[in-house]
Amino acid sequence: MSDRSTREQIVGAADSLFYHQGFEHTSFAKISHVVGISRGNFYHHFKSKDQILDAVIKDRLAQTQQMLEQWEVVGASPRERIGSFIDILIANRDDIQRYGCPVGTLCSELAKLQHAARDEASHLFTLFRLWLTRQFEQMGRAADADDLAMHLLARSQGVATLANAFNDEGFIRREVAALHDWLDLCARNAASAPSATPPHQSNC
Amino acid sequence: MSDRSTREQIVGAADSLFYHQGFEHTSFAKISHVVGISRGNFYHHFKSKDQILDAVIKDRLAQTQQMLEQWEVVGASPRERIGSFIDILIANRDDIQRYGCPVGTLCSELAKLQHAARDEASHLFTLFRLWLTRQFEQMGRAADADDLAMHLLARSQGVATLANAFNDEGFIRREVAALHDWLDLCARNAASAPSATPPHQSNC
DNA sequence: CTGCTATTAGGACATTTGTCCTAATGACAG
DNA sequence: CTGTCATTAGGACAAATGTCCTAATAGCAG
Repeated sequence: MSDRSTREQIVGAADSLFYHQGFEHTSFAKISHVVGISRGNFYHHFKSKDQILDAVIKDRLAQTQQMLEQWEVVGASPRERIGSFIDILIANRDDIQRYGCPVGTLCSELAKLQHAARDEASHLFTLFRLWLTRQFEQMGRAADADDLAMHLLARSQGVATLANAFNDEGFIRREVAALHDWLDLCARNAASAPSATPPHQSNC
Repeated sequence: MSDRSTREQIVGAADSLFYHQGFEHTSFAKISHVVGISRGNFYHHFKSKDQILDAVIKDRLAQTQQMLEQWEVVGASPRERIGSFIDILIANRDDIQRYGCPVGTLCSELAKLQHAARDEASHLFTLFRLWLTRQFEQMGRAADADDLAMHLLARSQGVATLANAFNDEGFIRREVAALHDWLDLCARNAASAPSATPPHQSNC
């Protein structure tokens, strides 16, 4: 087993455990047990727990970037591409009901711990934010693209939090449908009266 | 210092620390240091850390119930009363930017810990949910009152999570304004065509 | 094979954790 | 004052934590 493979295994196991159990509640003993190595071996690959966290965040940043680029390849229109973002709520529904959103819950935990990696973690949100902003710009909503991106991010965060608290599948599906309706309205408003409509009106 | 006062002090300090630092990261040592009592004294009032958590949640449930009743006294119309709910994002803006939503972050943490008090904590959400549902019913939206309540809950959760991650005051204010617009639309749709409009359309 | 370096196992270490015990102190009824 | 019981302080305890050290092993270059 080469160094790189072991390192990857550690990062992978830590990633999963941080998501499922939380960063602080995940101990070296648990990670090493999952990977199947001794605790002492850890410090050859990572000098501290914080370094593992850094590696996990970097890994998530890379994975996220890759996913966004993939959506850009697959989706023909901005509306389709933003639709891909909305649909991760369905694709990851089971995990979300169990553990919430991996990004949101990590950011919340690190904020409470006043952890140094706090900003690095919230950069995960920034990745989505910038990508969504670009999509809304391409949709013809340059004037309020960032507001729309933040609005959509917030909506999905809220859905994840409540779906987790209530363990409610129907709620996710209803809100995802509502988000697609909202997205359609966004696209239509852009086509008919570009940047003349207020950024937010809403679901009722 | 009477027993009840000490107990109240413990619950109060634990409440604050659980919110600011998280449940698991808050130790007995920290709580007793804040209250100014010895660690040993703890076990005369609470037999375990979980019992403190139970007391804190019960306390929050009572406070929340009281707040909801107060809004019912002050607000003349359902729209005004729901507006009070939306405005807690402004009233608690500073804490939210720093620590997120007290309810959402506690539920997320307990879910990850698979803690026994998980359901008790999510009952805090239920309190808001039932109250909001009642308000929407009184607004003439009996058919989709619960959907509207969940939608509003999710929106405010999302705003809190992102405002915390980005520490962004302007974002909170924009989303609160958007929520008030949404609420106005809800009330108008109820008045003009009761329960004929779809539950969700939205901000764009 | 020899030697070197990367990797690993195993455990030591001080600290902190939640829990529990005991003895001192305080308030108050009789 | 005396006796009783609630409250408190202080510390003991095992378990778990992050960190670090040392020695054994594996893989590979010469």
